[in-house]
Amino acid sequence: MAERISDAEHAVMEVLWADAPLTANVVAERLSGSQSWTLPTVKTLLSRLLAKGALAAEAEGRRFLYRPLIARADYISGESRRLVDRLFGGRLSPLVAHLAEQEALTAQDISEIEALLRELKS
Amino acid sequence: MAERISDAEHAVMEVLWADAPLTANVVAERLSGSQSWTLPTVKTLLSRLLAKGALAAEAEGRRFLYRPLIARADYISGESRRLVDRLFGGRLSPLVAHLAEQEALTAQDISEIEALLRELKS
DNA sequence: CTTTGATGATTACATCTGTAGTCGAATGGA
DNA sequence: TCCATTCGACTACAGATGTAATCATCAAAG
Repeated sequence: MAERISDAEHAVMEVLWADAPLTANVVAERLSGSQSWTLPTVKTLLSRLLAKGALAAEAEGRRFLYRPLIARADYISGESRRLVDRLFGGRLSPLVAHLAEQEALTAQDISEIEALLRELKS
Repeated sequence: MAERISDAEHAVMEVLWADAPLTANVVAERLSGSQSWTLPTVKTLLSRLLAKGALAAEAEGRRFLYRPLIARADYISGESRRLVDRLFGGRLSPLVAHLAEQEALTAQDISEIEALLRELKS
């Protein structure tokens, strides 16, 4: 069962979704831009993700190479669905409506989405 | 500062957004459909929400009447934004694109969103 | 007036999460 | 060959969270 991935763990996943496999060190390096975590912290997160079955580790000599076991698209789907279910009764349009009301949509967003929808119908 | 509302707390908020003010008992009753929480549990959640400033309580004789202090729309905005920021770099169109790929959009969703966007442009 | 039931407050406790230190083993360089 | 460095494993710990029991008190019923 895919246990939930926490926010901190998600940051680690993003690094590995962008490029894998990587060693713990490299993951920590890549994270140093956005987070100020020490190496031990990153290693803890990697271990937890391993325990949750979100990552696989393959020994490369002395260290491990980590790679994602779950696809980013699946994670994103799960999270999106969770939010839409929880807040909008499972319907997407209220989300769009809501963000629109908050003026969170740029003209470019609107065009892009319209284009997407046009494609969907064809 | 609006501290984060947990999932369990959110369920309580939904009850009070639907109808307020209510006593702890009534809140627990309304929740009994979706959750199987004991009355003490619901009271704990109410206390925490009170401590977080998400609710106000006004004494009515022996008990309290709870009412939301934060608007549902604000909560929804915060959560939506958090998700879109975290997973889609703050852009809505990738979310729509993603859901589209997953075929998570019904024909009705599409029509509704198109209508919304048309209105936004006018 | 006294007992009982309702009510909020306090306390409890396991798990998860964020963040990190410590330790033993392996390894590469001197 | 021996030591310093590097790793992963294990341990730590406070705060949040889910879930609930207990306690003191007040009010209603008898």
